[in-house]
Amino acid sequence: MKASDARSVRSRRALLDAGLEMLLQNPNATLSEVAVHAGVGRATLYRHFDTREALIKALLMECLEVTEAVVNPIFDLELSSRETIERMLRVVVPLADKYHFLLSLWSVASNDKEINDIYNQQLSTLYELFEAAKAEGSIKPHLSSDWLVSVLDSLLYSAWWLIGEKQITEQQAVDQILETLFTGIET
Amino acid sequence: MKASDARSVRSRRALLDAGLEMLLQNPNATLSEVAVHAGVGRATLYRHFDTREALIKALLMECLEVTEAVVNPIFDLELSSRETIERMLRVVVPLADKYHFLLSLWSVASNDKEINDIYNQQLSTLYELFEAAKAEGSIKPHLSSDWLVSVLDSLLYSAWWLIGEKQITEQQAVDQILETLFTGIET
DNA sequence: TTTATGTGAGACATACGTGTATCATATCAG
DNA sequence: CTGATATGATACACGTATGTCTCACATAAA
Repeated sequence: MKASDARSVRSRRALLDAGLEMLLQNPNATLSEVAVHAGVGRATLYRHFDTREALIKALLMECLEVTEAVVNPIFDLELSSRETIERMLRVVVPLADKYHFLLSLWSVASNDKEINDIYNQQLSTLYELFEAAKAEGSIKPHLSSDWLVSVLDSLLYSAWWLIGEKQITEQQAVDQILETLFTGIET
Repeated sequence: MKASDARSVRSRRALLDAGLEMLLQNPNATLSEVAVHAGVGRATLYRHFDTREALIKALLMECLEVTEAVVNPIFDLELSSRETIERMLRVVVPLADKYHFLLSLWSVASNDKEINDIYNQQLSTLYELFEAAKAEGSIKPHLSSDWLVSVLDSLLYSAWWLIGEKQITEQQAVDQILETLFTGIET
């Protein structure tokens, strides 16, 4: 199967999009459902992805890559930690659905070296960011960076949830996350 | 099947315990696995719960009931909102695994009226608590209570995660949640 | 002890999802 | 235009989870 054939790229794209959407709704979604939703025959799905697991791994890879693509340019700017966190959130919130996908199907790829490497690298980048922020004196030094990473994940999830419920916009979500994260909810 | 028979209550208890544990590890766990782990025949599982869905609903109900049982006494004390939130967290964090269970299998029961009623009632109790806190002047009034409820959920999840990773104790988890929630992470 | 009944073990039917193979057809590349 | 090839449709084998049923046995209740 030539990767350059127009039919091939079209099918692959449609399958990845449909896969993300279907498996996000329901992690147990059938490959039939994915194929139907992609407007593609089930056999074609198997021509592009040998197994269900292969499809999921491809989707996870794409999530990680998309994230890297939007986040790395921000790090390159070498802003303050505080500013970096803010900018990062602003570009990552619109991808929050992808993070939820990652989470809900993580077990499928949890033993895959390639995916784990990328993921751990992204995690440790975030970890270092918080460490730097503490060194800069902009974040309480007694909070562990593991906790901070975890909290950021959580808030991202909250925002994603509320956006899905149409209760807030992405813009509002970022603002609320930042305020809640940095100054808390107390008056 | 008489509900008072000692054999019956023993089996049911074992099945509920095993069900929670297995389905928490893996939402797709087999009823065979559950039965084996409960030290009970698979046929017996079906004698107590007609279908897989029935088992899951029973588990969800129990989670909600246990929560209600530990939370209600705190509301009865009529403390300040701030104090109520703190006390509530202290008793709920040890149940956080049950919340994760609720989350991961929610779709199974999302159309069940009885379960939804109890859940919504608990949610709105929490909502009212934040509204009261805002009225008391202890929480920033411009943060929507929906957001606050969502954030509390998230932090609970974070804490549960870190406790599972053995990185913090329940006690530390509560303290970190409270500090992060109320005063944020900023110096 | 005696009776009632919950249980374990196993066979069984059924449904469904996965993955493979085939062949005619439509579409792309050159 | 023409050959190459990706696709759709379909049939198929296979494994596995669900849910039902039966019968001998063990255990609770009286």
